Amino acid sequence: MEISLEVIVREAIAILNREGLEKLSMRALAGALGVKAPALYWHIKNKQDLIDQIAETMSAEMLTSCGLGNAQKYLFEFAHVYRQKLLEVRDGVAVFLNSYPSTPARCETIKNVMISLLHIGVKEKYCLIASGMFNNYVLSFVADEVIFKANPAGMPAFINTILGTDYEKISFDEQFDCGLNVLFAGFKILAQ
Amino acid sequence: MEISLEVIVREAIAILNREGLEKLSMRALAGALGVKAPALYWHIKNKQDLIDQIAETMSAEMLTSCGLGNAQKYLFEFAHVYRQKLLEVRDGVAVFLNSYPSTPARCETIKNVMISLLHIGVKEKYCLIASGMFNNYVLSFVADEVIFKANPAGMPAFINTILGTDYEKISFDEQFDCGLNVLFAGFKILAQ
DNA sequence: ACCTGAACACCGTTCAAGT
DNA sequence: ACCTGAACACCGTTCAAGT
Repeated sequence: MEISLEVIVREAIAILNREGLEKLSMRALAGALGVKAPALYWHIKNKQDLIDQIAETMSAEMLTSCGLGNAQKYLFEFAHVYRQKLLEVRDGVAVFLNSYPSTPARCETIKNVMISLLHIGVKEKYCLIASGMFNNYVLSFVADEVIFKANPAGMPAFINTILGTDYEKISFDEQFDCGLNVLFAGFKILAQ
Repeated sequence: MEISLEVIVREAIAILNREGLEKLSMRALAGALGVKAPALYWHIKNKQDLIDQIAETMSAEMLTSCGLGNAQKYLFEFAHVYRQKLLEVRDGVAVFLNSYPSTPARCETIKNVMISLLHIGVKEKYCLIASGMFNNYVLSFVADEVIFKANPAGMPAFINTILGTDYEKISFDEQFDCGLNVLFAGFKILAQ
């Protein structure tokens, strides 16, 4: 049947988009490829490896679509590309949360973030915590965004008792940029 | 055998601490309680409900150990209690990430955060995004902290190529406060 | 080199039946 | 009211055996 790592990962992402992470089983993936489950283990180590490879493929696609400007602008743009990719692949956030960065493209994205943070003045000793905050902000934001969009009426009721009647809603795009600006403003205290 | 919701949740947390989330199955939980798996379904709706109840119990324990000071101090203290509780219960972060806030004590904690944020000057329209950032910061920080502590040598190798040889490590306690200060500094731009 | 059959050791959940 | 037996429809992974 001619299977390869690339074909496996591509089909895995297709299943993700069609049915979500909980339907992505080794048997289902093999079935979609016209093969039996044990065949996959010739090409990948195990399911964790599959998840890692999905995150790697997504990371590689983020890398190519990011230009180089000044550091602050780069971080801003990368955050947008990151979010876009996480929204594009169903359960993309869960994939990233369940995969520790070890593959090349994924590491490259983190490296770019760290270098950019140093460029905007973040001291070396605060570099790790800042890049963690940046990465986790994007992941968490999209996680919440996806949950809300799947069930807009599902927000805990008490929230409406806190927010006044004149509460003005802001779009997800605005909220996302808003949070980024909070982070960048906060990072200034890491510059000395 | 006299089972109840409280006993079930307490034993579930005990299993979490002994063996971790992936070993917490309905069969294992029932077995530890001297009962068969289907018996659990008389007391809880399903496994999701169990996870929600664990998060609720943990949230209730956070509530009692938090005093009332000024808003900024409260947020700082609550962040510490939150982190401590997440570190105390094995896989506590995963429990929270896999449970949407709907139970009373859990909602109460979020409500307290939102009200405190309003008190320190965050405008109502930015209240949701700010409380999301606060909550996600604590969860993500502890998630990374736990991973690192479980495997201190497992950091991606490229990181050492970025950080100079004079890189000074800072403790997790310091890193945590550092990130909190970044957030509070950043939140100032949400005050007008 | 690459794939299958068969098996192992599990899951969450339902539901008729017991007490 | 509360629990069990038995079953359904799944999992990830291994490994001897096939081609």
